[in-house]
Amino acid sequence: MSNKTIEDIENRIASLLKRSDLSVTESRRKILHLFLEQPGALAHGDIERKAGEKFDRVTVYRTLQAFVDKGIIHTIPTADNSIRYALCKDDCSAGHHHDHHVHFVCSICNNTYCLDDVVTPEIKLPKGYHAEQVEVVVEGVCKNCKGRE
Amino acid sequence: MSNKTIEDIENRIASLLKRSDLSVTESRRKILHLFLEQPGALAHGDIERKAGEKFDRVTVYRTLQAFVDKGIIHTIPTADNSIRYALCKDDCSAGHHHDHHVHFVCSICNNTYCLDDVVTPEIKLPKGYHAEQVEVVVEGVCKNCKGRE
DNA sequence: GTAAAAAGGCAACATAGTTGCAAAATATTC
DNA sequence: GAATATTTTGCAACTATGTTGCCTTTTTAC
Ligand SMILES: [Mn+2]
Ligand SMILES: [Mn+2]
Ligand SMILES: [Zn+2]
Ligand SMILES: [Zn+2]
Repeated sequence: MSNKTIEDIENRIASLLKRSDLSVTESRRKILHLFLEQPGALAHGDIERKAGEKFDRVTVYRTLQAFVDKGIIHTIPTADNSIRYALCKDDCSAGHHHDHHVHFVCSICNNTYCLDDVVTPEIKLPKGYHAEQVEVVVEGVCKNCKGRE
Repeated sequence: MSNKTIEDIENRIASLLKRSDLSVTESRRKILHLFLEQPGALAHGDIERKAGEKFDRVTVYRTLQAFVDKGIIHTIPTADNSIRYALCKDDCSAGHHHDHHVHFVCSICNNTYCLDDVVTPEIKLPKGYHAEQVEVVVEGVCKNCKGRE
């Protein structure tokens, strides 16, 4: 039974990679697995560690870059200058990201979350400026950390 | 006449440093000068270059850190993970920044601007999340680059 | 001017990220 | 399913970024 589930996930991973024109390799499967099995965002370092030092640093960089290029994950800028990565929900594809949601960084547990339901607001700019993309990062205390500060 | 102006600026710089409990040193004067003489934000690299390789890298790092700590400059996170620094307008002091404005990064000239008059919007978060700070970075085409794309 | 305090420069180190190239793994074709 | 063509990986080497300890120099306070 449990085996069935694991197989399911692996199939899902493989088909996602194929759909994105990426060959199915061990590192890509492993890293995609990391993203699927947890809710928050991952930093490059997290991935290197969680992958169990099984892959070269360069491979992790290249894998993440490939995933971003193909619209599988998106980057999240943070105030402390450490890029996080998170799964794109659905409508992103190669060359075009459509992630217009707000990101949240918890100052206690340091986890980063995509708030998929909170859309980035319109920003009224001074004359002459033309907006192409708006990034909103909120820092504060997350659901889980509330109360146990 | 022109000498008078230069002297004025130097006096302004010195008093700003003293008010912030920072001793007046050559590197601090020089770096503060760089911020005062141009409108946009500066990256660490810009400063190293513009200071004319006169100061050690470490000094630049420590100077910028001191300025941030004292509320003289603030950091601006960007999507490409390179921190920019810009002057705080007035009401920031040691330990407490009050920069609630939107930042703008031009995708053509790559300059970063503080839009001091554009305040960061309220973000309605899902239940359980508590916001402490909101960072908004808009990417697009700036005033100067508009037209000559 | 002198002494105390602060800041700067240097060396050494740590982490992050990139590139070229040969070896290995994956996909394609028969 | 084996042979071949294509991709991807790992390694080495390199650049960039950022930090720390320690001694010297500069600044400040008296
Ligand atoms: Mn997201
Ligand atoms: Mn600003
Ligand atoms: Zn938390
Ligand atoms: Zn511009």
